[in-house]
Amino acid sequence: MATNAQRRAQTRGCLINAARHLFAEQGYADTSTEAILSGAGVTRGAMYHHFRNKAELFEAVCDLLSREAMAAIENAVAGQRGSLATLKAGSLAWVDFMARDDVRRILVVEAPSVLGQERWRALDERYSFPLLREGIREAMEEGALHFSGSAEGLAVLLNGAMNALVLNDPWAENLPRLRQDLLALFDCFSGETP
Amino acid sequence: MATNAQRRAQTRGCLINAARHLFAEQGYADTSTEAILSGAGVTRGAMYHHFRNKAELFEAVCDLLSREAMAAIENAVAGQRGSLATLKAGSLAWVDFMARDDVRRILVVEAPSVLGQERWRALDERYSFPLLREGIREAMEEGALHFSGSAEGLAVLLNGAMNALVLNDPWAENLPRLRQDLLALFDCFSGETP
DNA sequence: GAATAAAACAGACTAACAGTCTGTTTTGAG
DNA sequence: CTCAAAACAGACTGTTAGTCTGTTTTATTC
Repeated sequence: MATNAQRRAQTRGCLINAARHLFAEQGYADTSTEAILSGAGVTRGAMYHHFRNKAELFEAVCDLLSREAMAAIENAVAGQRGSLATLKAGSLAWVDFMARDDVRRILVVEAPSVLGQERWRALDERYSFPLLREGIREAMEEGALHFSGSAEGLAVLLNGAMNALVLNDPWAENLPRLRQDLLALFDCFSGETP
Repeated sequence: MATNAQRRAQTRGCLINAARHLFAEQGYADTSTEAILSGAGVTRGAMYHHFRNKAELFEAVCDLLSREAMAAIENAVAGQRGSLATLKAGSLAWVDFMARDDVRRILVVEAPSVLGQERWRALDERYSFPLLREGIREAMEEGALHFSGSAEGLAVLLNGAMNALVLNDPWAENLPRLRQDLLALFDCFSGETP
């Protein structure tokens, strides 16, 4: 009645969706596989047919969230004119997305530890980081951004700065102020420091 | 034969030391309490007399490493003249310390997840972050640093940038280049952008 | 300096849980 | 229709964090 591809997508989707919500609310370590199983309406055998272990399911959740982040960024960037404005809009969209409680806990707080540094880096490299790096490279080439170091290096530093922004604001209480500070940081590279 | 304070310090010290090395090499999740116990030459009962759980022992390790970081920073800063030079020297010392394999894994990669965002923030607030914030505030007041946002916000952003620096360089292969990029970033605030 | 309290330690025990293993059902290919 | 492969079911196991009860060692009080 259903093709294998459909069955596969359905089961994986249910697991990823259930895991996503449980990981977001209780964290990785405090979420038992049994809770995921019953949340997804799937059996143990099925889960371990699709994922080698709990960490691999977590990575699938990270992949999904990263793709959602990309979509949010591309959406925010769509109507922008000029490389600097594009960079700023994309960065703010990234920050706003990562500041969401569920996303922050999974992608920012727990992912480095659960995936390990290397797999975490690979995840970043697969999604949002290239966008940031190319945005910076373009802006630098156009002369909209001045930095005496490398574009790659600046991308790393800015990426970390944005990460810290959401990490240091657990309940997003200072988000508006910190967003302003981030914009002020960008202005330092565009020669607008007062 | 020994005072209680001595016994206490001895046992806690052995546990923290053993845990530190095991956490650094195998990570928090893959280090069993039994391994720590036998590594420390201490029994289960003793461990749970001094620490509520495994995470609290991990936090004690974090505290120790943070104090070592402070010492490294204060040492590097000692001979510096001028608020900007002090800030740079302190920041580089922080980066170099955090780039150590053991420190990076424990304090940078795993701590946010194991301690949770709030306790992790509290740890930072207890140690190196005030140093950075006050260094920036001083430099701004002296006019050695120009930033249109708040000192607190800039401290958060720079802190994150430095974090990213060690996180994005798993084997410290690009550390020299990234250190240069960090210095270039500081120069953007001192009005030296070419 | 006994007696009593409190801190430090010892180690057996338990409940939870990630991952395995063997079998069954469902789909796909020839 | 047959055979192979993918998808699933669920009982089972080894490991392990944390608990619990009792013992030893140091501190305090009268």
